[in-house]
Amino acid sequence: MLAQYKEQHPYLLALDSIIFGFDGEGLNVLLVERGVGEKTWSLMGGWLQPQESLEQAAARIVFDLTGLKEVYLEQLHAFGNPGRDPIVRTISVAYFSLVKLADHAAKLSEAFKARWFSIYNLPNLLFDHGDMVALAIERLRYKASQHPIGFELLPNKFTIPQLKKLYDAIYHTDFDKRNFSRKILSTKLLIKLSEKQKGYSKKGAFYYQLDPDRYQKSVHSFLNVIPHAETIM
Amino acid sequence: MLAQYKEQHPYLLALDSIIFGFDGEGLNVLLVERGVGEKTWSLMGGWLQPQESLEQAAARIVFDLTGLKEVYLEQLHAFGNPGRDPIVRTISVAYFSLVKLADHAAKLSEAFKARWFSIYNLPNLLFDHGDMVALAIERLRYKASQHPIGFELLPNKFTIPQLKKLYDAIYHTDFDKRNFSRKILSTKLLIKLSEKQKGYSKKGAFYYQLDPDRYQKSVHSFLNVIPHAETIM
DNA sequence: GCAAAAGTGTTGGGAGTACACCCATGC
DNA sequence: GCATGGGTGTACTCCCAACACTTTTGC
Repeated sequence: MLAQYKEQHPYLLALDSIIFGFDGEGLNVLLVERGVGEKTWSLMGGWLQPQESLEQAAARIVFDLTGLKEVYLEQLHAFGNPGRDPIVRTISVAYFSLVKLADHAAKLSEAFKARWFSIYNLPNLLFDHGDMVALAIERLRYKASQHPIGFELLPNKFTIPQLKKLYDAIYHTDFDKRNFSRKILSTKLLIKLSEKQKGYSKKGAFYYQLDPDRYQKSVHSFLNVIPHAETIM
Repeated sequence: MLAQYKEQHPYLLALDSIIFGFDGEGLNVLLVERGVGEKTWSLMGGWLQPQESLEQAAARIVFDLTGLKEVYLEQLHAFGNPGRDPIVRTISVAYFSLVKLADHAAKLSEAFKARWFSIYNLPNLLFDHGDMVALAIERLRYKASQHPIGFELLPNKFTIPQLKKLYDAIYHTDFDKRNFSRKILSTKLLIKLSEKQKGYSKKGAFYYQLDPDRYQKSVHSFLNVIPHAETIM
């Protein structure tokens, strides 16, 4: 090893995952219980292992808690203030993840005491995890307005009213269902199925699914496009 | 220290800064020469010191090379693939920075062999620094379309044609000057000065400067707003 | 007086928003 | 037959994009 490297201080490197799930009504984050006496909650976290990439480590952490693989995962931010972990200085790279809660809610690992919390009613969190969640919500809102990532939170088959409820939850508002429907369908990303949802409403809403081809191609544009050169001004 | 911490591998933590500068014609990044025999270029980087935050470290690195303080600085991404640094595993947190090149071009530290390169004509770069620059350009484009950060690259006094050239360079296109001018002025962020630029064109263009109050308030909205709940759909 | 860049106005199309009524079904 | 949620259409506004001529001044 070169001398230049030897002189440097190493740091512990952690990953923390903000895991979002939608239960049909509200948008939730998955937290785990920490400590014994006083109830403290924290994000699911873990340490970087020597042979894995940051993203692999973040995916492993989500898998350990939820049993889910191939979830949506995106790096959020690296947090490294001295003193953020009072015991030893630790750099944490936070990732946020979107999981299809409805499909897999039952699979939460029992080794961790985990609970879903509404993003609008969070407990006090460990260290700077509150900042992480706040930043993740901001990023999710921004991202969902530009890219079709909302679908990562829904089952493969979903109805337009379900999708609207999801966006209502993300943005904490109540979109106009006529405009919402028109705008979503104008993306041509959805395929209408002949099957109707049963049991929830009397009339029943048609199921839709993503058009896989168009979905792949639309990663960079959805509702509001990241402006192309020609359209910025 | 708790046993849980002791068992973990520590890693070296570096910071790399993508420093953008605008010379009046093109958008450039500042690179430093590496190695002796073969010419290799890299981003300006450094190691995290025990007492500083990630952002402080990134600011220090920009200062060491350019002598500039209080430049625009934003975290880009953490890069941590095993093998990205073949000598020893290093996690690098990349920041991008915008500097007012015209005001301070002469102050580059001579301790580092540094050169400005057009973002459209970059040399091969060390490690994954090419990925970092590519991501930084993408982020700059996105960010500049939504927030008034372009001004960080210009002197305090600038003309509308200068500003248009900057945006032309960022997006590698040629905006319509009538639409550009109207859109920029509609933000009400600029104050027209009575002074005209001399020497460049015969007619001379009026100088403008940022309205500091309005600029502060506009950090979250500029050309295209990050959609508010009511306007997304 | 001419070359070079600065500065400005109009118009058409598309997207967004607001808004209200009918439909299908289970009970 | 009625209550509940599903589904659709229209009109207005505003923003954006396209486009060309006049102005100023140094030479």
